Order: sequence, then structure tokens, then C-alpha cells
Amino acid sequence: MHAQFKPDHIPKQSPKHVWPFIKKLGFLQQLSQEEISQLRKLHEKTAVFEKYQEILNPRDTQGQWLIVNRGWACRYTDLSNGSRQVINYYLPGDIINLPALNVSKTNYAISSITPMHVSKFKPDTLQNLFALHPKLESLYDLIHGNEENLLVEQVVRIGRRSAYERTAHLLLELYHRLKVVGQTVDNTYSMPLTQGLLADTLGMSFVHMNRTLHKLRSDNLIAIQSEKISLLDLDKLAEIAEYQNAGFVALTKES
Amino acid sequence: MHAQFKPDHIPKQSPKHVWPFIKKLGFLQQLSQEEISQLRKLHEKTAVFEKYQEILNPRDTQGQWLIVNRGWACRYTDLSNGSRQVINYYLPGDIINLPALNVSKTNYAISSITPMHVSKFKPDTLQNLFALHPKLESLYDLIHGNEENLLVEQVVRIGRRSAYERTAHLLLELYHRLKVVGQTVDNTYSMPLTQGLLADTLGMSFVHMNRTLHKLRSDNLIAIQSEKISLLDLDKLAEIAEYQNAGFVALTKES
DNA sequence: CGCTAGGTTGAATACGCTCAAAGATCGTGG
DNA sequence: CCACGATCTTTGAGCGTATTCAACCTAGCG
Repeated sequence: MHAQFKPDHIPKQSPKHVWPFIKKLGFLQQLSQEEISQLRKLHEKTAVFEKYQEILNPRDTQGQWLIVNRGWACRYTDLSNGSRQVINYYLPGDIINLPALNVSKTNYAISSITPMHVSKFKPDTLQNLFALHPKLESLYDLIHGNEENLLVEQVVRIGRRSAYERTAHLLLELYHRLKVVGQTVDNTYSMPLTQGLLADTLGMSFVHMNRTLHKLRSDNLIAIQSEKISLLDLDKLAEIAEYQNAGFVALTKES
Repeated sequence: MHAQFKPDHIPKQSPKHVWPFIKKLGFLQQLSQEEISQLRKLHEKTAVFEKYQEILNPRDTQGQWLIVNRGWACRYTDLSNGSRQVINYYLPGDIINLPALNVSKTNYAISSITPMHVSKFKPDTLQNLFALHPKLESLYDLIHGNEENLLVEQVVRIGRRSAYERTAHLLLELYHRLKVVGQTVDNTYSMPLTQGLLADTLGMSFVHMNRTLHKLRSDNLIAIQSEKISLLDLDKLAEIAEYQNAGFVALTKES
């Protein structure tokens, strides 16, 4: 059990446990007790992955969906010249939609980055849920749209931003996504990515990644200690990165 | 009426007209006459856009979906420093899913590139269709997955490929997507993108775009005359770009 | 205590950008 | 029908950001 997971270390099956996925939906829209207990049905079967374990394995994951409860994963492509591009990250509260991946041929893989806890469920569980609770279906559409927005942001980030801006932008995105599921404390979160992985995400060399992080530090915008990163000036970072929180926008916030 | 549209110039309402969208689905899986006539219902209401006209206008497009019948469009983001990033293109046979865009806040816009013909339909038309024809629903899931794959490819392309590779890769993607809807002839297709737009797609300057295209030409890999582009050596291009046709893979090809 | 993975730093190089200016193409209006 | 303007393309030259190569440092783990 690694240090970075302590804040989330709550007994797994406790009825008081709020699953990150439910927390995320609750952030988007107020949920009734009935809806929450319905959503708990998606969490009945859990599983565990080790650090750096392959998750996308088209052979044996047919018809299984995963919800990330703890830990990070990522989707990536390895190129023949030895370089790697990380497409996106899966954080607690995110759905990893394996069947959709199987539907069409994929050029990418999914792997855990840290040890992970996930919930597994079958697609028809979701179908049944939506049939009874249309509101949950619209919420699902919403997070699905947000996911696509994240991909779009990744394109813009890599395509038209400087290394400095890219880095600020990604760190902000991670911050906002983690905040929704309660994994930030005082603008600080645990960031289990190596500089190599960050570089592979932002399309740059790990040497330059290192230098860019240094510049952000010397500009007093971020602070890093072991796996904890602190965003020291959210406004300034957002200004530099031209960051708009597209990845997580609530439809109607009726809290 | 522009020259590049002549090959597609068929009377609009002719019963023999095969809509690109239907052609695309038919490429993925053999369609029955019944299914084809069902899909025609999506094409009952058509509309037209001018060249460089804004399509995504969150105010007035609620609940409308578009199918591209003719012409090209793209989704893009303008940054405050004056640069632009094109996210993806919409070609004949593609669906532009406007409601999904409205569901969550977007940082991007959609605009036509050429004059366009589109079909408009309401989301519940699609719902009704799927209720009666599950096979069509699974086909829709498939093209939806393919769309996401294209976005993923765009990330990899921009993130980890050289200008030369990127360009080859994009030209191949456009070729394969157009081929499915019958808009290629002998490895040639009409490519209405300016070098500036191509550059904004691939995250490079238009000057370097120009030089890269020249290199591809002098390497005898492509030929360009006005708006026609020919891919002279598909295999070599694919090898250079490490291209795998992820954007369009059939589930079961039972022809 | 030594190995391995990750982080840091320097120096040389290269890929792609910016600035600038000159052609080409096309639509439009005189 | 030609001339003009606007947009797009082409080419040159200098510059800058990011890469590569290489070495060394650090921390964690067996």
C-alpha cells in the first residue's frame, strides 16, 4: 500500500463509502437516494490491477466495463520508432469502456499506472439502469461528452501550445478532474506520473519536460515534493494555459 | 457549382441516389432493402451551407443532427494568440452530432470548408430507428467508435510524428475515408483544404506545411494539381506514416 | 550495499518557426 | 474582357524551441 493512497483508504465495502463515480455524477447533478442505490449496483463486482499492468486485452474483456475507484490508468500508443504517445488518463470516477474498444480495431493499449481498484459490470446492467432512470442516462451522456471534450483538449494542447503552456494546461486538467472526486487538498494532489510519462502525454522529450517543470517551479506556479504536486497560482496557470474547464461542466447545478 | 463536385452531381431526390451515409454503413455491413429505406428517413430534410459558414451555433441547433452529403466541414479551436487548431474533419457520410456538443460546454466551433449539402434529423428519429432495427444501432456504435479512433489518431499524429509523417498520415486517412463513400478515383481525390488549414490541422506553420508537401512531391509520393491530390504510392506512404486504417474497420464484411 | 528506475544538467544539433517578399490563382467589378 | 484585389502558394534567410546524446545524481528496493 503506497503512501499516495492513504487519503482514500476507506474500507471497501462500507455502506458509507461514496464511490468516485457516484461522487462525480453527484457533482454534475443532485442525486436522489434511489438513484444512488441504483448506481451502487454498478459497483458490486470489484477487481484489482497491479502497477503497470495491461488492462486492455481484447481477448478476455468482452462486454465488460470498468469504473476506476482508485488509482490511475492511461491509454497509449507505441510507435515502431520506440516513442510512445499517451492519449488520455483514467482517473477515479472514470469509466473505461472496453467493449467500445473492441467494436473497432484499436491501435492503442490501456494500462494501469498505479495499483488500481476497479468495479466491473456488464453493459446490460447499464441498459437496465437507464431504462428505469432516464435522468441517469442523460448524466451518462454528459460525462461521455465531457470525455470527448478532454480528447479535443488534448489535440489542441499538443497541436498549438508551447511546452510551457501544455504542461500548465495538463496539470490544471488533472487538478480539476481530481477535485470533483475529492482527491485534492488545498490545490495539491498526488501525481503518480513520471516525467517520462508526462513527456509522452504532451508530445515532448523527457529532458525538455524536466526543464519545463523546473521553469514552472522557478516561476512559483507549482511545487513538487515526491508524488505530491501543488498548483500555487491557479489563476495565473489558467491564464498561461488559456485553460477553460471544458472537461467538467455541469448541466444544471442544483445544490 | 464548382468543378470538384461534378462527379457527385446527381439529382438530389432521385430514388436511385445512394446517400454517402448509407454507402458508409453498407461498407461496414451488408444492408437489407428494408434497412436502407429506414436509413433514407434520416435524409428527408436537407439543408445547404455556404463555403466557410459557421455550423455549430449552440443557440439554434438544439436537438438537430446533421449528416454530411456533400462537401467538407471541420471542428476547430481558435486560441487567443491568433493560432488555430483543427480537431477533425467531417466528410460526406459523417454525422455531425450537434446536441452532444450542446450537452457540455464546448471550446470549439464547427464550420463548413466548402459549400455543403446536409441532411437534418431529430434525435428521436434515430431512437425509433434503433428500437426497430438493433443491427443499425450496432452499426451506429461502430461508426461512433471509429470516430473516436480518428480523434485518437489525431493525438498520436500530432504528438509523436514528424511533419513529414504527419502529413502522409493525414492524407492517407482522408483517402481511406473518402474511398468508402466513393469519392476517390485511382488514388486521387479532391482535397479542398488550403495549406494553411492543413497546417492548423497538423500543428505546424503553413510555411513548413508547404515545404513538407514539396518534399512529398519530390519524393514522388504525392501529386497535386489544383484541388486534386493523388497518392502515388500508398504502401510507401503507409510505411512512412506507420498508418493503420483505424478510422474505418468493418465488423464483419459479409459481401 | 548495489542495482535499477527516475531525475537533473550541459552541450551540440536539428527541426520547424518567424519574418519578409515575391509569384500564382481566382473571383469580381469596371 | 481585362484589371484589380484578395487569398493562397512559394521561396529565402535567420532564429529559437525542443531534441539528442551523454554523463552524473538520487531515491527506493532487494
